[in-house]
Amino acid sequence: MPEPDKHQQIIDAAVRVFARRGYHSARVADIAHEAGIASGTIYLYFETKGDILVTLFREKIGGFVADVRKAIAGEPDALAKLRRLIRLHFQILERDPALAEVIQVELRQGQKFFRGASSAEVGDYFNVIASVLEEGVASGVFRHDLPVKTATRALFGAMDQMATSWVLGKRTYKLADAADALGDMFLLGLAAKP
Amino acid sequence: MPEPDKHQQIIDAAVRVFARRGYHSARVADIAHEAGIASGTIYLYFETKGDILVTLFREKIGGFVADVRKAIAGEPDALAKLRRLIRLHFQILERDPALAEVIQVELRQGQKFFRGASSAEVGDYFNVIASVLEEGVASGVFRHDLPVKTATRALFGAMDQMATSWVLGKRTYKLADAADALGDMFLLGLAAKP
Amino acid sequence: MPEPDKHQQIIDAAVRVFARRGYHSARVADIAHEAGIASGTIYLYFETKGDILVTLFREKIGGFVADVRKAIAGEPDALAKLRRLIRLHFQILERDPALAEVIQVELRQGQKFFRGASSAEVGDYFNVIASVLEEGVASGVFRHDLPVKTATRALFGAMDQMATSWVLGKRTYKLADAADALGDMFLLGLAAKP
Amino acid sequence: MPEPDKHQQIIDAAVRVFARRGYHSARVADIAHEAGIASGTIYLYFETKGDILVTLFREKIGGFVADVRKAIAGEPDALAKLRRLIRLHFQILERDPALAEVIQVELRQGQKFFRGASSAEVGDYFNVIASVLEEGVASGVFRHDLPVKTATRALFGAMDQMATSWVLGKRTYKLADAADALGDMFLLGLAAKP
DNA sequence: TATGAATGAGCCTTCATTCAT
DNA sequence: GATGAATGAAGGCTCATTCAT
Repeated sequence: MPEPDKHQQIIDAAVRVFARRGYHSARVADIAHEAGIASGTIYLYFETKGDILVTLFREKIGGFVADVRKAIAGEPDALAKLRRLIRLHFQILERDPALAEVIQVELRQGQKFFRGASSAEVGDYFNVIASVLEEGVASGVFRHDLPVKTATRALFGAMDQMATSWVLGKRTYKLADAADALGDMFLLGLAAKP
Repeated sequence: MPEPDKHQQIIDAAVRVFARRGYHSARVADIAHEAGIASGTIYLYFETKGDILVTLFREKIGGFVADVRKAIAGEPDALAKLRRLIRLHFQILERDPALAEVIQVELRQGQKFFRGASSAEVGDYFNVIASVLEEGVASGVFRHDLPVKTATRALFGAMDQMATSWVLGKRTYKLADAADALGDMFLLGLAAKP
Repeated sequence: MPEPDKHQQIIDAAVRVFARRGYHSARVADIAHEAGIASGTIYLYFETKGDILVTLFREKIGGFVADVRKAIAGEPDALAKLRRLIRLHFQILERDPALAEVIQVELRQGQKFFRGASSAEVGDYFNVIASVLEEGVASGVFRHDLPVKTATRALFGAMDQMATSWVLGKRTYKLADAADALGDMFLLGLAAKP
Repeated sequence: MPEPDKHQQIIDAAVRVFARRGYHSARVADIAHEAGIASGTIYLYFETKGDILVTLFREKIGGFVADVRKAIAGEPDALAKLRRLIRLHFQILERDPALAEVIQVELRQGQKFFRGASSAEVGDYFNVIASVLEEGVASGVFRHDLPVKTATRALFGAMDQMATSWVLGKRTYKLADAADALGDMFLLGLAAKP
């Protein structure tokens, strides 16, 4: 019986190693060493090196989405949900620097991860965002003519870029502090009020 | 005398090959073949394979930023400049599918390109965006309390994600059509008007 | 567990391949093939191709010096030791033609092996020769004003050149036969006795 | 018409470059640069890179041998000739450090130069040495039973090793000073006089 | 299950040599 | 003769993956 422990050990080791050396420079043997096992053992739990990254991505993003989904469920309306979602997005990344590094930097490996495997989980997150927006449109707190797809992508892109800048900038400020500013901006727009 | 043509030939060939096979799968010999030269010739113009990607990035993004800068200079006010910038961002990518693929997908190679070389050119683009926002704040068309840095990242992130979605979605719709929707969203916000 | 056998297998294969094709023409794959292993396996035991040559040199010369040292220890006086040393120098090379080829010809690769790695072992051999000469000077069998350093180099150079000539001349005569002639020459000099 | 000047320029440049970087690290372009010409021009005067080394060797050793031959011709007897030969051998090398480096270190490139081309010139030098020894045997100043071939090799090997040690030891002492000590040693032998 | 020694495909890069000008 | 841009063969090395133990 495959030990679920080992699986997790490997994923966690991989997050640390990818964060430290980058995906391409990381050798399977490094991950095995970090996990305290032999490199052959990796292949009892994963198909390939890429599979580790994909699985890592799926599980972490899956958890991320589940956390967000659960958190916003408790919020009373779309506005509160949106603010909570943005805040949580940043909090989760801020909480785990190695994971943030991996998600914002290492996961972006050209062809391999922009297409295919990763798209399902990101799509799921997009759905969560979109559903909040739709709820807001329906309830009238958001503009009735809001192009939800575009807004979803824009909001995700904005949050993602904020997070990337924060990681690349060596996390010199509190990411969560940016959450409300971002929320205001999206809700109220850049334009001065007449 | 070193031909300046060859440099461009190689860059152009690289864009096509990277778009087609991805950066990592692309062999230097493929680029040479696509450029109609011998592989050794590549090394008369570039240090390494990575140097091709970095140079490609610098030149293309450099041109991109220069184009945007010139275009918005002709616009009367910050509002027009912002709309023009968004529209141009999308038009440039839409005009050259191979380049769009490379910029949105292949350039993102983890460590190597998020940090270092690329940052200067992207930073330059960030400055262009920020200057438009600052101008708007000063002239009163944008909110006087706009957090310009955050807004810059958010806008860039939003445009970038729109472009990435469009590339990954096999360009099934007109990217430029999203420009005005995105502009409205940023200017007016998501919130319903009271 | 790393097999100590493999290390030796590779060294022995390398001696044969270097003797046959020369160091530069020898491909790592040739050595691997000769050793009956895959080329990647070489790199579990050696850092680089050059490392094989250096290690080969160290081990073979180290063994050579140890053999000589042990053999002369059993000789009664400096005179006997010197004759034994010369004889053994030639016998060892004569015994293993491939090794002789490698030591006399392939090891001499310009910069790489005249300086650095090899110097320690050769220096060790020089010390053995010098100690015999010093012993002879002290015991009065050699001239009291013998310039030991010069004599050491001269003797080594003479033996080395004899060996090289023998290897290059396709070993058409018995090298060991030259030992006593060389010994006499060094001991008695060229000059006619008055 | 091939300019003899260019030929010499290239040879001289090659001596300096080989001495500085070693034969293998030296690029043909380096030699061309050092000679102040284009690399293609090298091939109007030499067949291959190896040809430069071989020609360099032939010409330098040829000159060396000619010089020695002429110098000893003026000496009255075999004894004086031998001493003069040894002294000159060292003086010539001492006079031109770059050439000494190349002859003692870089010329020794395994297979390529121990066999073939170089052997003729070294053979010529061996003949000069042998003829002095033979003359000495005939005239009775050397032992009548001297094994001339062996003595020739031994003497050459001794001088060569002295020179190599001097080059490797960064020429920290005067090589010529060793000449008489070496001469005495060969003439009188190591053995104490009874 | 776990190990880790062994495998071997894969490719970037160098640089001696050529040849059109 | 002279140039130097262009050529392209060649191979050392890495490391993901396998498999006998």
